[in-house]
Amino acid sequence: MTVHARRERERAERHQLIIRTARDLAEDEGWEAVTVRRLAALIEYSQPVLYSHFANRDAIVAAVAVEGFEELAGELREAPRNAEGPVEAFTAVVGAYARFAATCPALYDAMFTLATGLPFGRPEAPAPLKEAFAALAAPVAEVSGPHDPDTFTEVVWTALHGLVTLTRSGRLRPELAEDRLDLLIALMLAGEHV
Amino acid sequence: MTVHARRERERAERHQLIIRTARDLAEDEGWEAVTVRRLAALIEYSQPVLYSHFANRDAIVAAVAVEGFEELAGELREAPRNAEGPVEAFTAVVGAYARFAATCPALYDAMFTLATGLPFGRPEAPAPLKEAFAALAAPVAEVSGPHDPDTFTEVVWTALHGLVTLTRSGRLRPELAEDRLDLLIALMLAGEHV
DNA sequence: TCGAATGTCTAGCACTGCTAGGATATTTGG
DNA sequence: CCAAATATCCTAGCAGTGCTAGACATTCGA
Repeated sequence: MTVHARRERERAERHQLIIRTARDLAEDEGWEAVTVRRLAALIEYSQPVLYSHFANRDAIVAAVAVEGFEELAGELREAPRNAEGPVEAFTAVVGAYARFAATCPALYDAMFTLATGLPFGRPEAPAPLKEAFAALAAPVAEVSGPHDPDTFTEVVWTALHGLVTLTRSGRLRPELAEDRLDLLIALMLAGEHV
Repeated sequence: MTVHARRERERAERHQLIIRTARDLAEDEGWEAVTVRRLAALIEYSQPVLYSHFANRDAIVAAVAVEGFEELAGELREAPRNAEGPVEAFTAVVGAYARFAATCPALYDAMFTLATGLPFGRPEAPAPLKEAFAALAAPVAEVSGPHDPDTFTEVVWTALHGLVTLTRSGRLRPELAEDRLDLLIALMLAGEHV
């Protein structure tokens, strides 16, 4: 039986190796460089081995995305820890989100633009997905003021998403990224007193 | 000489036919279905003909995108025409933008996510691109209140962009799209009195 | 009428995601 | 300890992609 265990452990390690390799390669050269052949060469196995772990290429991207949601959930939970009051908590969590997107752009793309197959709102969504959204939603809803908390959370999230995606597209003045984030936070918080 | 003119006219017509075919196919089956072979079959010419009009596939997408910017500029200019006051003008132009994105999702993708090669802020940007942004910026800057108008415009645009993109991704409650847009508008306008 | 230029197509390259089938190694039963 | 059964892996290939060289008509200018 112990040999079975070793086999499964090695398999799990290789599984993670594939995910990590895909993520690193995407962050280095973009997702279009992440081909199955390239991945196979990097992990020093043949292509069919990859297909014994994942149904297809999209499943690899999705696995990277889920890992990204785990990390994002951790960052978002950590961010408002030392905050004093809901406004500070809100600012901290929004800043953490923006920092995450700026730090790992390819990972962010996998999570929010490439992995379109991932179920999001529905109950069968992977746990990290829900946790990340919950970690963002909690401090946001606190400052929703007179507005419906869920709608407010969705609007904040979408605005934040648009901000971080277009910031990296070279279509905005890059030196003013901080200003834009500050203004967005101010606008969202101003809604509290309406 | 008149034969030359006819030739060039036919060429221009075929040029437009390619763009229109690509756009229709993308709107029907998504951009991944828009292959050069498929386009060639639809316009009933061989593949090299396409490459005599466009340098590569991305150039076709970019041409569709530019056409999209022309239409968007028209819609955004038309929207605030009957508005009474800057608030109404702002609401109208933001609503027109959201309606445009919802009506032609594939076109919107070509403009803002696929055609990454299009220069945006720089002076060599195609005219329709500048015109569309200007048509959006003018009414937006009018309600920027105490904030820097350019930064405010960028924030409104990014927020709007995030709203329309995530609305179509199935990750938000679809029945509340109107509510989200209304709330976003309210929040942006509330910033005027801070 | 004849060479030249223009326009178009056939055929092919290198790449992609993906898979069937065979070869190889490993574990198991006698 | 050896052979059979099993699990593992790889070679080779398919169909499709973007893109292009070279052959083929067809039309044009002299």
